[in-house]
Amino acid sequence: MNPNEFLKHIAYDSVVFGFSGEKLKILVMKYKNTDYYALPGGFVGLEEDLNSAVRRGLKERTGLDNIFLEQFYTFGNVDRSKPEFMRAIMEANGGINESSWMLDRFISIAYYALINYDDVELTPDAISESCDWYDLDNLPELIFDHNEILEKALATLRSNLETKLMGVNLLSTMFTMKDLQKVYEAILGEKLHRGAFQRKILGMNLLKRHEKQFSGAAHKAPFLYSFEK
Amino acid sequence: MNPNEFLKHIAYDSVVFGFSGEKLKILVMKYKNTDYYALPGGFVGLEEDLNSAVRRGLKERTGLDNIFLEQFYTFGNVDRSKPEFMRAIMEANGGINESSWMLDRFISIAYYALINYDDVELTPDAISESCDWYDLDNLPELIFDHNEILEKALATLRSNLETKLMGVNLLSTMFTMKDLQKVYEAILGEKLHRGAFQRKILGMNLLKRHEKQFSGAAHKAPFLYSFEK
DNA sequence: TATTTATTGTCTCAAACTGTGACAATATTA
DNA sequence: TAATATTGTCACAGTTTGAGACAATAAATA
Repeated sequence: MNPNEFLKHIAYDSVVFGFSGEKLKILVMKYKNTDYYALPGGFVGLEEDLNSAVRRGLKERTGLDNIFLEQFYTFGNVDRSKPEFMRAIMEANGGINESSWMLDRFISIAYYALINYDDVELTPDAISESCDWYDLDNLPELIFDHNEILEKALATLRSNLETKLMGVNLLSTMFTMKDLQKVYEAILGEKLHRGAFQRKILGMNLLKRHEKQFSGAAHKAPFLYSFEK
Repeated sequence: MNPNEFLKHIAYDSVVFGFSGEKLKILVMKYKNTDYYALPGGFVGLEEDLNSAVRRGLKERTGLDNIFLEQFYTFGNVDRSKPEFMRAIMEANGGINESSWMLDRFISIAYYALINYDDVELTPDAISESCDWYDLDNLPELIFDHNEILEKALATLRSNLETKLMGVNLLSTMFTMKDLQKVYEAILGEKLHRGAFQRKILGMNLLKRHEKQFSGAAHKAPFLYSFEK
């Protein structure tokens, strides 16, 4: 990494949510030759828009464009930077070169993303051993203030969930009402009443109903929906 | 300003709301010897927490500690920085010295504050001619992307207004239900129904009711309230 | 002093919304 | 053909919300 390529003292971190059947998951990276786990993050090019930098990082790691992405908070305390950890990570990657700027203090702009679990092709970056899904209820300890960032992402997601039916971004283009309900239940962490849920969602007039499709299961087939507008 | 004192490329801007009788107002600064108006902003010390930097700036300009303050968005597009304007401002202040770092690109973390209009003692900073209240519906044109920042602040304030009865921060410690309703109406930009408003607010159980106080007006005297919890 | 006026605190009624269970419809299996 | 699991929808009760009504009351007025 060329120290003259990026804005100093500025980083971003992203909380990337996915949904697989029943559980909410997030993307976590593991740094090479360490036991340090972290949220996917990165730096902002000298002539690059902040949002573009985040999208670039997500594209590199997931292969996806046009991700549902929202900025939710900027973490700027002095004590959030831990040069000891950063040094250890860099040494585990072949020693500290010119990039000692990475040991400086960083302000981090945090984003959350909602993506379709099945669409991603995960690629760790140069200093990471892995970039993988972890169940939200079975996460490794994260370094820096990344646990706090995750908590705030989740709180923001919960409180914004109603707006624009954003939960649909965790599903593929066609889904059943039950699929969507599972997403809501996983995010909110509670069971919802089927009838009321359906009534509320349909009342938003944001979904398009398609032909039923026989699921092969021994019961009435559900409608399929897609998100419109 | 010493260029080695602050984090480069990082600034904050604050949208400071006040309420006077009927109207919502915000604080706007005017740069010396120019016609440029801007939101109060500033920089972050090398060893200073981001939130502390913003509180420091507000303290300097309003004299107030313990302000109700919330971060709401970080603006990071490349084209938000306008070196021409910055250069003009600096030249109007006695020329460009070593501080050419101020001509660089900046990412700005934006906050809004709610304060009691009557408590402030306004003090312009070194390069400003004035720091004053302006009616929200009668603002001068602001430089950079400050109009956009203001719009987003207002939108965030509107959508968060219910939480924690934050409107009380625009009033003095004791206020009537009518005072509070005026605040809500000014922020939301619509008339509210008196009975329903009172019922809703009292239902939150966040206000303490005090003795009535004869207002001198020719009608039943209202209760006074203060915000508890 | 009695009356008028403006505003307050509270209530009631209707309309809208929400939580809950119920029921018929239906795709597959037995 | 019957049994089973799940779906789409509805009915009902309980709750919340919008709107007007009414008595209480502080001061001005007659």
